Amino acid sequence: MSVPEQKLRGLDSTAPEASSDRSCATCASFPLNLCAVLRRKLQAEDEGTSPTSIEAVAQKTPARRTIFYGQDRPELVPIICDGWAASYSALPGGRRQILSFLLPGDPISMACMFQPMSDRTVVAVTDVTFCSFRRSDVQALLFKHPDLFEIVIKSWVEEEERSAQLIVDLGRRTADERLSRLILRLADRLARRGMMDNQSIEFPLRQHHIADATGLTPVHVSKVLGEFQRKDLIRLNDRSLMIVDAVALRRISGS
Amino acid sequence: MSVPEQKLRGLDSTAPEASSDRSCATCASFPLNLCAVLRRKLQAEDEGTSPTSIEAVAQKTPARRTIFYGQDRPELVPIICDGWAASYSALPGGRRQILSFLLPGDPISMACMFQPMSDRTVVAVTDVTFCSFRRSDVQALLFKHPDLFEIVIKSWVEEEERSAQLIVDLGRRTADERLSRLILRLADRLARRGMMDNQSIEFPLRQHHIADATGLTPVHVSKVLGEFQRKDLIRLNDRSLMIVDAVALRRISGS
DNA sequence: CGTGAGCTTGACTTGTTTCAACCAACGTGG
DNA sequence: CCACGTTGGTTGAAACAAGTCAAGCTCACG
Repeated sequence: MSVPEQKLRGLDSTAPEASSDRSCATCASFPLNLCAVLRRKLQAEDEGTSPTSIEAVAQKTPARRTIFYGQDRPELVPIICDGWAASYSALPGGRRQILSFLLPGDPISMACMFQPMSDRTVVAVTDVTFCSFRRSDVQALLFKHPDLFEIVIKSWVEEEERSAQLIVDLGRRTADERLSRLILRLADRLARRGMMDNQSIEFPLRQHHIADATGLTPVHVSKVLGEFQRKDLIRLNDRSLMIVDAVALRRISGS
Repeated sequence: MSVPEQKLRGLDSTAPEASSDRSCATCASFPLNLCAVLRRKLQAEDEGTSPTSIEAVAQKTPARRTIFYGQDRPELVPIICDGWAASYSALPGGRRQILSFLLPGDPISMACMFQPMSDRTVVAVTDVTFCSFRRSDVQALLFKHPDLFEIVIKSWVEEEERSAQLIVDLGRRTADERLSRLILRLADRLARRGMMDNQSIEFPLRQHHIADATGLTPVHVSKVLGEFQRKDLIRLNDRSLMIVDAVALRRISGS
């Protein structure tokens, strides 16, 4: 990412206004572009009233690095500005379950704005840039701006809806159903962000991510995904995925 | 609407006034006794200001009856006053996944206070009495009383935590783990409501409920539960469950 | 008395995991 | 520039957890 990225990095206070817009360029089209919205409001705040107390720290991390660790820094609310991340819960024995994939514009979780998260880790799937807001700042902002508040609540409900879907998938659906649904849902989320070029999306997930999200093993994921490609339902190469036969895929997914 | 309780009680009009306290007696000890709290606030409201516009309808339903149906009555926020219920999502082919069991004091879902629920059904496990508030009333109340609001948000986060736990269970845990966890978690929730007598709780769930909550088949549930009893970890008879060996159970549950 | 809902048990089947070997791509350092 | 470890993906054989099918039982209820 070109641009005075260094400035955004952490605490250095010289950050020019242009750079902030830049770093959120990807998520700008997303209806809930929280990072940008919060930033804007925070800046307005700063000009009008008391000088600071409010700050947003932006950072970059390479792929595979942990962004956010359970109880570590409980006062922060990170939001993904660019790249993909995965939020998971780890179990004894190395098992792990991915609770959700985070796309540009997504906060680590909506609930996180109201209370620290327990027992959750967020790892970067691709290189990621994210901003961390202070929870107290975010909350103050929310209570002052009802419109913003409403948006947040609505997104929270949506997030919860996705998580209910996941429960159903894991509890009652076969591997084929789970995988087709995962693909369709990701494609949908990306499409809504304008990140889909005629049925084709960036797809940085490794098979072990997919396995951990669907409650399967990487081996089985490989087999099913192989099958999908042999049937020419999807095409998958070079970190990009194309949905060839959406109808069939949707049929497999069980509506 | 100051308290002609028969009105609240729904259909049978002979219910004496004591009955309202009675019906919420079970949940009175629960920190978030929303039904009672809302009622109290609503009543206060009524006295001070305009006469009505606010009302809470209470109803009884027998076991196995559907309490709340997807898009049906989207403006209502039902809260369980007495008995157990199950909130599930149904799939083609008769499969279903229970998302949560609702105990006395629980609203159908926290998110429901802010937005209608899609695609969810609530069925009575035991005979149930519940009150339905109007969402608009609830919201008005919440925004007027920050303390109440805070409680609701906190409960919402808790609910989400439970649902994350369920995802992990369904995605990454074995049948034994899932069942022991279900038992322990229910016991915990009941204990917090003061509904546990030395390791022993009312346990109205049928095995098919348990199956639908854990993503297993009733047959398999029977086998595992049978095994648990043979090992004398739990005792299960006459609609009540006693945890005999909590330590072993917790060990099986995988921490 | 009959009917239906619920539970148990056993034999068999199946979807998924486990294990293992192997290959390709990539970055790093000698 | 090559050797090498790491990470990711594929494939096949064998093992296993859970599902399916089926029969028989109890119990409550009208």
